[in-house]
Amino acid sequence: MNWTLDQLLAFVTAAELGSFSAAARQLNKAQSRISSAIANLEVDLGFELFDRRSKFPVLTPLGKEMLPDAQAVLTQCLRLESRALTAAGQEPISLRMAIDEALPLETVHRIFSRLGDAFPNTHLVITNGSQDDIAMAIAQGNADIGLMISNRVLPAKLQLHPLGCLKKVLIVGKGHPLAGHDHLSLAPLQQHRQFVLCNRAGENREQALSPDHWDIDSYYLICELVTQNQGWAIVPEHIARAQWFSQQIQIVNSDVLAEHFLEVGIVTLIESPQSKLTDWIIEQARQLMASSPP
Amino acid sequence: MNWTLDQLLAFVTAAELGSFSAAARQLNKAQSRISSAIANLEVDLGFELFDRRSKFPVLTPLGKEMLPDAQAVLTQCLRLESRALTAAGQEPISLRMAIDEALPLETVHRIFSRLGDAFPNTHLVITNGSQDDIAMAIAQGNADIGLMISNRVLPAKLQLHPLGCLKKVLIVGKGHPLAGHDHLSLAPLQQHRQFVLCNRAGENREQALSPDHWDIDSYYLICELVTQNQGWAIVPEHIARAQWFSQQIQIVNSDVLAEHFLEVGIVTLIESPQSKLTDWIIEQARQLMASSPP
DNA sequence: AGTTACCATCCGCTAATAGGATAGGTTAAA
DNA sequence: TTTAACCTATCCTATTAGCGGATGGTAACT
Repeated sequence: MNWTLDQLLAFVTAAELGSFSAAARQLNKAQSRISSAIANLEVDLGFELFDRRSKFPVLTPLGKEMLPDAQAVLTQCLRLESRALTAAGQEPISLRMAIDEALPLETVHRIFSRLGDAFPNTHLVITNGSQDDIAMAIAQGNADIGLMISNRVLPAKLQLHPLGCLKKVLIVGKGHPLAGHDHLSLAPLQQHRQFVLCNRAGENREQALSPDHWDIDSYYLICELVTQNQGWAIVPEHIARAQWFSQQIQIVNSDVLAEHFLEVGIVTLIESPQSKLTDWIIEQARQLMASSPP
Repeated sequence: MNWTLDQLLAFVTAAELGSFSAAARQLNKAQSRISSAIANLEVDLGFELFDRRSKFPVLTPLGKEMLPDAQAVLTQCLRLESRALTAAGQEPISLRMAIDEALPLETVHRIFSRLGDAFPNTHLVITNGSQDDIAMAIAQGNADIGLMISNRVLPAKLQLHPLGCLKKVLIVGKGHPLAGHDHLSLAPLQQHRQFVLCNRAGENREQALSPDHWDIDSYYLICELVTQNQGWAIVPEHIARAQWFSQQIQIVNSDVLAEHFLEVGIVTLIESPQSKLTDWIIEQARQLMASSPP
């Protein structure tokens, strides 16, 4: 491996422009430089890259083969330089995000793709978790930024940037005794089993309304059990409407739902430096939360 | 972009060995070279890669971030060099294969993965086709090597390397009047519609046995029609046993099948130079054909 | 045929790169 | 605490390779 990046750049530019002189002009070098650079590269590689018999050089078959490889090297170099530039400007170059799996997938994915477009140099590490996994990941330094359904009690080290609210709905399975009603009051609900969200430690996160209640740490598992007519539950609307469940469960109005909203927010460490990246993500997430819910 | 490959190599080696001196020894360079190479690289990038406060240099957080990028550049360089070496040794560096889609998928895929392992530098272009698409692709120079079910009449420019045979079976749909028999002779078969393979031009490739026959250019479409009890056909066994059809069709013994085998082979241009690569593929394909059929 | 633009090559000049020697610092064992 | 070993940074000089400019031969176009 005796060739240099300049030689590769000369090769690629000349191949793309179809002319050594044009490449020299574009790269602000003497024409002789391009010529000898490519000649040296050819010596190193052991075969000709261009057929120079006519006025304009034309790639040999092997030259055609090697061109993508050379371009790949240069592309990697550009990426390295670009990341270095970002890093030198004090901007974070990698970001670890912790995402609550109960959030609407579509919104989350849209944040990712916008992030990738706006910060192509940033290396993203994504962790999924449920419940206070998210806050814990931030607090313990395992993630830089968390997107979560906000807990009333947040550890002191954490800062919450509220984004908006998710509507909650009351659901029962289509074969459940409570099914078929337009509206349910507290009394009948209390005669059946409720599924209530809890955290990993088994502590209730939400107020149970029925004396007979099971505590489960995942909305998805709760919905599973509701489809099997094991009880009723209050869950975020987008989960109830997910295609996996929507055929088998029924959404019911109820006065017990009054003012039942879930607050969604972004958490960071209070001491963490405010970077453009974090600000950007908070702003994008606000926009998406404001626009996407029906 | 002012840094060189040597600098990147010094950086990566030093990071991996944890010592500038060790890197110098491994690279057969003076220690001062490694030191200044990394120092220059740091100036170019705009930040420190190593923390040199203690005896052994240790990567800074940003250094850790940039290491994979630098390694990626060097890996691409190694690949370029490796391919160049192959090419300089007169070995082909890319291969266009045309595959008959009627061949057993599993065998074909196994050839691909063995090829990738044995010739990591070779760029593979795979084309699928049916019937004499394969021979045509080779003859017209659109592919280098073809894996096909051999036609009796092969264009003169092509060379056939026989691999082995595929067994053919006679199939009928489970709801067809001919179903339920263990064995069928010619007479009853001639009273029902047969599906016979043809090529794109609509010319028969196989002898039709029934006066009422349709010509179809795909074994898969033939099987589809057999499952709909539209007629009977003679097809390669592995296709009849494919999971899509096997529940709905019946394989029947018949004396009309005597000596009915399909020859599978590899075709190349006669004038094409015999390379290690082609020889290797032919050998591997022979082994797989010999071992895989039940 | 004349003109233009292209590529290869030769030629000085400059700047970067090579390794060696040295100085200063850190670590771990005596 | 002292010492020995090993590490990195820096300075130094010789060599090398990279640079632009000039020249000449050749292909394409007018």
